[in-house]
Amino acid sequence: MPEQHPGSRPTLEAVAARAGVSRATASRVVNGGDGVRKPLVDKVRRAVEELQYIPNHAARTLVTRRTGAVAVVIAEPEIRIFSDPFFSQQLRGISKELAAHDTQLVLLIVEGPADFDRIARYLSGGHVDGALAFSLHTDDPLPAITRRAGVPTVYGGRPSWTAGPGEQAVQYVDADNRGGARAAVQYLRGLGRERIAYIGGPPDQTSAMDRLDGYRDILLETDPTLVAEGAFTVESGARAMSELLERRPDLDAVFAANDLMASGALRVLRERGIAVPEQVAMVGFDDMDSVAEATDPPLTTVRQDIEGMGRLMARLLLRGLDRDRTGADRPDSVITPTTLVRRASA
Amino acid sequence: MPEQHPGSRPTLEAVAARAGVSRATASRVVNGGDGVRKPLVDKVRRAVEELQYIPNHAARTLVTRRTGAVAVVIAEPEIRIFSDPFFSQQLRGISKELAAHDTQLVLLIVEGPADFDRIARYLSGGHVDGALAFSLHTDDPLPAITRRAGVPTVYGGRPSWTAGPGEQAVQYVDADNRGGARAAVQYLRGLGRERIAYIGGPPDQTSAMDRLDGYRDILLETDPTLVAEGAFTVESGARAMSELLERRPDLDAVFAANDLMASGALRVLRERGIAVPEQVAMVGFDDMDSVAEATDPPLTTVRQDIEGMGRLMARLLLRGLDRDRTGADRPDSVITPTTLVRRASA
DNA sequence: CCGAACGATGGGAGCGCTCCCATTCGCATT
DNA sequence: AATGCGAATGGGAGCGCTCCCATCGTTCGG
Repeated sequence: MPEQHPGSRPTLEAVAARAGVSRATASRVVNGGDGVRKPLVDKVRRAVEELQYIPNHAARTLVTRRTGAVAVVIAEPEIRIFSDPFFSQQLRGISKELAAHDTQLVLLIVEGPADFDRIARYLSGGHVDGALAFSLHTDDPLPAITRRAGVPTVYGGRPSWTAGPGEQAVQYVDADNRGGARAAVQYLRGLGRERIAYIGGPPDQTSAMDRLDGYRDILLETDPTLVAEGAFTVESGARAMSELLERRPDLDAVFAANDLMASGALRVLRERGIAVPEQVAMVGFDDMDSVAEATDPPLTTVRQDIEGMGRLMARLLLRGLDRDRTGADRPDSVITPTTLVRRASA
Repeated sequence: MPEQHPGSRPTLEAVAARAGVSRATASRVVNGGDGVRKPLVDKVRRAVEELQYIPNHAARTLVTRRTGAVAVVIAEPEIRIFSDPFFSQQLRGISKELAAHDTQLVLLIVEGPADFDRIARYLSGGHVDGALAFSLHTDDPLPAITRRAGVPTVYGGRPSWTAGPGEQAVQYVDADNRGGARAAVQYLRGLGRERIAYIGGPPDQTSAMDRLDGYRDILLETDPTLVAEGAFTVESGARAMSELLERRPDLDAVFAANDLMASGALRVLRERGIAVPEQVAMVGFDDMDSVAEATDPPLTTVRQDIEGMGRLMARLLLRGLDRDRTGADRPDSVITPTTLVRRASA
């Protein structure tokens, strides 16, 4: 195969000449070949093959106004982002789905408030056809940015705001946080536990709130001394566990709003010589393989299909873009199911 | 601020008209304003502001042949990729550096051998100015692809092959794996340990081999019964530890080639009631915050600045692209230093 | 056997930008 | 005030592609 000399890539013109057809016909063949007679299609295909023709993306974008790329915006001020595999897994699902539709993934990582300017400029610049975003706090400027830029966006996780009147409904993909939490607490109750504590996530994240709601769904009159707030990190889980033990040394079960906090809590219990699950049963949330299986004892937890959620986000966005073109309605948001995975901690 | 009606974005032409100058002059101002007199510069700037002008990227790319984007290729057959924060951190460093140079990050995740075709097509398509890649195995097809596509590439981690005669030297950024390993083993020896075992990584990764070399540098006549092979995962670390204990119940220290394996090994030691660090001291490698601080006891380990390595990779690539344009030589590869972080496990 | 109707093909404009080159301008010099 | 020169500016071509529309060739019904 010949080395590509920079700047010498063959053009459609060259392909057309070689195949003995017009540029227009060559273009038709390259784009699917509808309405071109078989022998010509073959000739053009052969020419493409021989010349190693690859369409110039910039030229195509210039006229079609479609970029074939989607931005993935990861905006999260905390360092947490990347020490927890959550985003990575979702990203992977997204990547798979986009690749299957020949769409590129442009990654935008927001490192600080000043970065939003950069992101806004980029999204407004028409570099991408749509965007995928995560983990929004109530006052996140991103939704305003994408709306103003006119970039269709699908969110990962239920946003904390709802669309204003007349605005297109916000599209998102989320796990059934509330249902999963309910299942976890119900399971602990089924085990005969009576003083079930809850280690929650930051109240400005809807996933944390939804899980708390699920907890309350089962424990109708929730005892506030059994509820502690964490920040979805190992450390914060440990701290919350210490607090809880101080307030309620009699607790016999803990439901933590994610695996990382559960692992921190387990560490504290171990340090104090409290047997898990004999004295205190523990259930987490997420089922991150690198965490849930590695704890001591291995963690019973609520599994959500993170990669699947990523894939779904991409699918939703792509389908929406398609429908925009055909004039149909954008598809609805999706809630994916969760399942309880039994291991040794409860 | 006016909502952007799709397809109605102002063009340079409009800016020029509004400022009362030619398109050429407007273009000059937008691209830095060299050689344009101050009053005109101001007029154009104002017009840009008023019209909310954002240059059309596709049109610019079409003529300049520069995309302002860089591909990050993550090719790793194992599932491991995303359950270990290594890539994520490096990605973050890359992202920061690229953002600082207004360069976009296109993420290409290779999911299987069939994917290489897709990647090859993409890279050959002139969608990006350069590429960053990781974690190459000896028979990885990627180097051949990037070379054929004429895409300048910087690797993360020392590649296992070297450039052929007449070829441009391979550029990479790597931590001082060998030096770090040396420091770890030396430290264990300083602690008075005499039977220091080694849990290594897969032999087809240069980082694993370099660390083994460092181990051997200190323990000149290495006892093969003290060396076990893992796969950089928690599970494999646990397995290797079991093996070692069976072969050498008398070992008094372990150096694991990464933190994940060290954490698996610690688990096994704990299960067997072997005190760490009293009976067996443990040192890891990487200093991943989500792992090294969370183990029991917290892990003494060799720190490498992963994010910094990512940043360096991007810088190296961008500088190389720049030099290609000016005709200068591409910069050399870089080895970044490692440091030993003392915690409780040794 | 001829004309209408339809499907296949080609010509050409134009997407928004950069950059070459010709032109014009400002200014210093004589 | 005329001349020259370099710097500033504008005109225009062209990057590679798609898509509109005119043209051409076919096929079918009458």
